[in-house]
Amino acid sequence: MRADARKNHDHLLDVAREVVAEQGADASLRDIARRAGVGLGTLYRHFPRREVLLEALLRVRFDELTAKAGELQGSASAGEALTAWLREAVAVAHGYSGAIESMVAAIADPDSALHASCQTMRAAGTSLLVRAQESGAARKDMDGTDLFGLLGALAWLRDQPSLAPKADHLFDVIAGAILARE
Amino acid sequence: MRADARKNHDHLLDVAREVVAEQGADASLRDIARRAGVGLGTLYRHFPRREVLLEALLRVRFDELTAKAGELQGSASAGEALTAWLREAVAVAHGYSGAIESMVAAIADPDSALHASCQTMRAAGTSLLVRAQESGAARKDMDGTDLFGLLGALAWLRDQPSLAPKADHLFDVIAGAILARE
DNA sequence: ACCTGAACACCGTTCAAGT
DNA sequence: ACCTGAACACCGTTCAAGT
Repeated sequence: MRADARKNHDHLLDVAREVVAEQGADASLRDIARRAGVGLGTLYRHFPRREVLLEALLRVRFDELTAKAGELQGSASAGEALTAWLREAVAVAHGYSGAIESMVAAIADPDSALHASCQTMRAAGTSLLVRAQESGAARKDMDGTDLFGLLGALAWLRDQPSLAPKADHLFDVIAGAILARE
Repeated sequence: MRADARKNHDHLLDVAREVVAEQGADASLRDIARRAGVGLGTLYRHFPRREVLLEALLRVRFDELTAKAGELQGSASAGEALTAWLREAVAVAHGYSGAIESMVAAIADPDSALHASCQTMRAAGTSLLVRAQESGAARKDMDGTDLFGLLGALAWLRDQPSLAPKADHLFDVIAGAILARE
């Protein structure tokens, strides 16, 4: 990549992260280009679809979540490890509100720019789920896709301003449902 | 209301229900007016904000849900009654996909056209929740707003095409979380 | 190679002009 | 009273013209 292109690319990502944090994942692309001081066509050259931009923004976070899952694998309680990771994943999604919808859609669409990233993330969660299931901490009638679905529901709840006072409690209720009943 | 106005009003509602069923709650208002064979200004005269139109569409369903809650009050198992009502409510919301977001927002916004309807619906759910709690069938650390939040999460899940194969199972997982642990 | 911005086809919303 | 559709300010997306 040419030096000026690289510079535009990186700057667009910085600005996009900022605007998406403010306005959500469906923020105006025109606005992003404007605030980056770049032509609209330049944004499209680097990120031909909105998903491609989102993927570039989320990849870093997904890598962090995968690393976190690795750490938690070694922790004492398999159940707590799963819950802690889920809490982290919800927080990440909330930093890009509305993105969870694209993520859930991408898991079943191999053509989506987000597909690979989301699969990686699901795999990270699955590893923690499986360990929790083997240790008897998590219910056994769930797979990684179910976990991803519940993550979606939790992230959606966290994105609703009117439910903010209830967000933590609702997290406990749903996350608690994954843990095995005696 | 003048006879011609009444006719436009009712016809707009019929067409809107159709278009919203096809395209979701964020369907194009222009499209609705066009398909109703009516000027765009006429739609706005009858339904000045999208929420007002949505409210008109949903009111009928909400009334049905309230009636259903009344019937279920008399059923044998308080836990099953709550679950059955929740299933019904999710199905209703799914008939207007995307509307659940406005509904959840409206519950905390007295200025919303949907506010009263959503409060009524929450009350219907609350009555079933309270009975289930009193009979020991439901966990006691939840109120009607929590139930409404879970309904939102369930409706959101049902609206995601990629999770369709998992929808019933995820409903059981989340709805099951409301029922009391032994 | 890469960038720009006009152009196109859409929105939601308002409002002067008509009947 | 009520209806109409042009007008305005926005979108996402494409692409000819520039450097």
